[in-house]
Parts: sequence; structure tokens; C-alpha cells
Amino acid sequence: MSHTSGPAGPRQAQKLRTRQALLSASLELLEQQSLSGLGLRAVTRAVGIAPTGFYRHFSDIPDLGVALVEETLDSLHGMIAAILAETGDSEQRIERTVELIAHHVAAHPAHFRFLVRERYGSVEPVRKAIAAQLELFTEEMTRALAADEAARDWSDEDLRMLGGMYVDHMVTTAAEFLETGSDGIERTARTARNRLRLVTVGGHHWLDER
Amino acid sequence: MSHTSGPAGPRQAQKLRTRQALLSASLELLEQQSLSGLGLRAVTRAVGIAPTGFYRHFSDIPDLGVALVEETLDSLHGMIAAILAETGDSEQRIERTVELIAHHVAAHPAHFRFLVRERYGSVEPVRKAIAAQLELFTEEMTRALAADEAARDWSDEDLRMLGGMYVDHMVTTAAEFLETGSDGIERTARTARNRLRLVTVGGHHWLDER
DNA sequence: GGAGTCAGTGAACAGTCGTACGCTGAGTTC
DNA sequence: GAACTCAGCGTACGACTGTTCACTGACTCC
Repeated sequence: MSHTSGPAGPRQAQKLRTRQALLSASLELLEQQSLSGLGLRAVTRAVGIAPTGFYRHFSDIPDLGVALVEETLDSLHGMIAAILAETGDSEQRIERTVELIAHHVAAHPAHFRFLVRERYGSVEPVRKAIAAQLELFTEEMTRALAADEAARDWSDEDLRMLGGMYVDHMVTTAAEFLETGSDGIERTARTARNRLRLVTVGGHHWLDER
Repeated sequence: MSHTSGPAGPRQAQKLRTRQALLSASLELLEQQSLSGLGLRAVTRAVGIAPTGFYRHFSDIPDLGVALVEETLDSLHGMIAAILAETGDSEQRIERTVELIAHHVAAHPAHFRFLVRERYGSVEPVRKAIAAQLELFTEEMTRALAADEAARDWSDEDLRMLGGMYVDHMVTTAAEFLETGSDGIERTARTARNRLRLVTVGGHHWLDER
């Protein structure tokens, strides 16, 4: 008994394989250009099908872009879950968080490059899709914060602000890992940890100075 | 006695005017697309000169992009200077800072859109130019912090980290102002102020928890 | 005032692009 | 096993791209 899928004969299987090939070829091409500059022909050429075959899977390049967002943020979601699952004092969690970001970025550089580049890119549907997904992450992060320790007396708005800062920081740090070559990773990581520490310290004394 | 300029007859004047027209027409076009998708022909068409005339001013679209960065970050530099010139307690400065950002973004939306979009865009020379300019701002900000009040015992590295956070926060806030319609401005501003407050509070207790 | 400079012109080039259309042939359904 | 579906193909089209080249004519310099 399959889950959401219907018939799924070899027919559908082959179609899905081609679709996946289109997505990953696009992702590869997007390491060197932005979505708005990506041509439908370039994608099909990379996969080895005729240009018109593209339309069997997507109506548009923006449409493919939105599909890429979903794929990409699946992997990001895994990262968030891993980070939230961390335990220990805040110093340990900060250390592990930055490690996890570095690891995920190194494992899926194309995903993160795409995310960072298109977050403020010129393709509206993709921007919207990314914003929506990051919004979900912020909520998830915020819920985790609310359940946590010392944040009992925080207002909902302040909690959300803090959650947003963590998510933003994550994306920023990912972008920095992408831009620094293999040397400088440690410097970038140290800065990222310090930023997290600063925010954490600020959080500890947030209610003192209200 | 003119400053850096040489002859500057009506000849040069007209050339400069055309160059300026190319830059501002590009900036306008770039509100709806990214630099990598901007065509040389589209730019010249918008200005009303022949496509080939473009080469009298720039060798490339990336080349024009770098020129745009300089123009754009001149205006940003004005904003930074205004922010650093603010006096008063930290709460007043936070309020004024966010006001200044909102005001500058509203006054030069195309400049900021370009900056935010191309910061992680696909045109390398432009990315590099933006990174270099933001680096300068970080240094400026860091120097101002070092001269200030309670940061006597901070290490250089920590000061730089803090300066970087302020610059990053500025860019992020600008991006958010750009994306929220005219309603929601106040909500965005409030969040931006709270983030600044959190960082400030963190800074106040930074040395306590070392 | 004559020689030289050079911002902008206009036609032509080889490519690339997205998309419309009809087709094929393997997989599906009864 | 006959009727049907549909992923992928091939051709063709018009529109648009960046860049070349020789050109003009107003300005600059001596």
C-alpha cells in the first residue's frame, strides 16, 4: 500500500526520473548563473532530451524554480531538525549548530547557493516560495524557543523576533561558508559562533532592561 | 581650480551625461530583473542611443554593474555617516537608526534593490565590488564602536564581529523594507529596533560572561 | 583654420532563445 | 489484442541577443 502515489508503473517511474534529472541538472547549472538567466534549452541539453520535452514536466523556468525550492528546503529542514534536537548548555549547542551548518553547506553547496542567490532574486514566484519556507522555519524555531528554559516571560512578538534572528543568522552563515574558500572556514565559523553567543547573551538579559 | 577633473569641455560633459543616463536607466530596469539578465540592447534602447554606443562607456554589462555599485554605495555611505553621527543614549540611537534606514530605502529603492539582489548574485565582479564596499563600512562602523563608550576592553576581533552584525542588520532591514508594502512598515521597523536592542543588550553584558 | 579626436550611427553577422505543431512508439487499460 | 495515453522527438518560426566595421560630424587642440 503506497502512500500518496497512485499507479506508479514503469511509465511514471521513468517520468519521475527525467524530472529529477531536470532538477539536478538545473541545480548544477545554477552554481554559475542565476535562475532568470537559466535557459530552458540549456537545461534540456544538459539532461539530453529535446527542448520541447521540458514542457512535459514544467510549464516555465520559474515553475521549475519553485520545485527546486521545495527540494532545497527539504534538505534545509533536515538541518533545522538536527539543530533543534541538540542538547546541552548553550555553549555546546552553539558549537554544534555552527558545525552542523558547515557540514550541511559542504554536503549540499548547490542547494544553499541557490537558496541564498534566489532569496532576493528577480523571479517572484521563487522569492515568494523561499520566503514562505523560511517563514515556516522561523515558526518552528520560535516554538522550540518558547518551549525552552528561560523564555517563559517573553512576549510572542519578541520570541518570533529572536527566532527570525536565528534563521537569518543561519542563512547568512551558510552564505559566508559558500564564499570563503576552504581556508578561512575556521575564521568564518568562529565569527558565526561569536554572533550566536552575542545574541544568546542578549537574550539572557532581555527582560532585565525592559 | 577644479579638483580631479581635467579639461571638461562640453564634449566631456555630454559624454558624462550619457553615461549617467545609461546608469540610471539600468538601475530602473534592474528593479524588475537581475543584472545577469540585463541586456546591453535593452539599456541603450531605454536611453535612446544605438546599441554600439554602449561600448563608448562600458566594455561589458558586468563593467556597468561595478560602476552601479560605486554609485549605489555612495548613497549608502551617506546613510552610514548619518547613523554614526547620531548622539544620545542607545535607545534614541536605535530609533533614529531605523528611521534613517527606512527613509533612505524609501528615497532610493532602486539602489537598495540592486544592492540586495546582486550581493549574492551571479555576476562575480559585482559581488566582489559589493563585498569590498561592505567591508569598508564594517571597518568604519568598527572604528566608531571602538571609539565609543563601554567597548574599551573588547578585543579587535569581537569589535569587528559586532560591527559586521550592525552592517548586516542594516542590509537585512533594508531588504525587509523593500519587500513589505507600505503597510507593515511599522511592524518591520519595530522588529528591526528590537533586533538592534537585543544586540545592544548582548553587547552590554558581553564581557560579563567570558 | 586645418588636422585630429571620438561619441554616437546604422547595417549586417552568426547565435541563441522560447514555443507551436505533428509525430512516434512504448506503456497502459479494458 | 485493440484502443488509447502520453513522454519525448524533430522541424520550423520569429524575435532577440552581443559584437564587427566603416561612417559621420561636432568638438578640441595647436
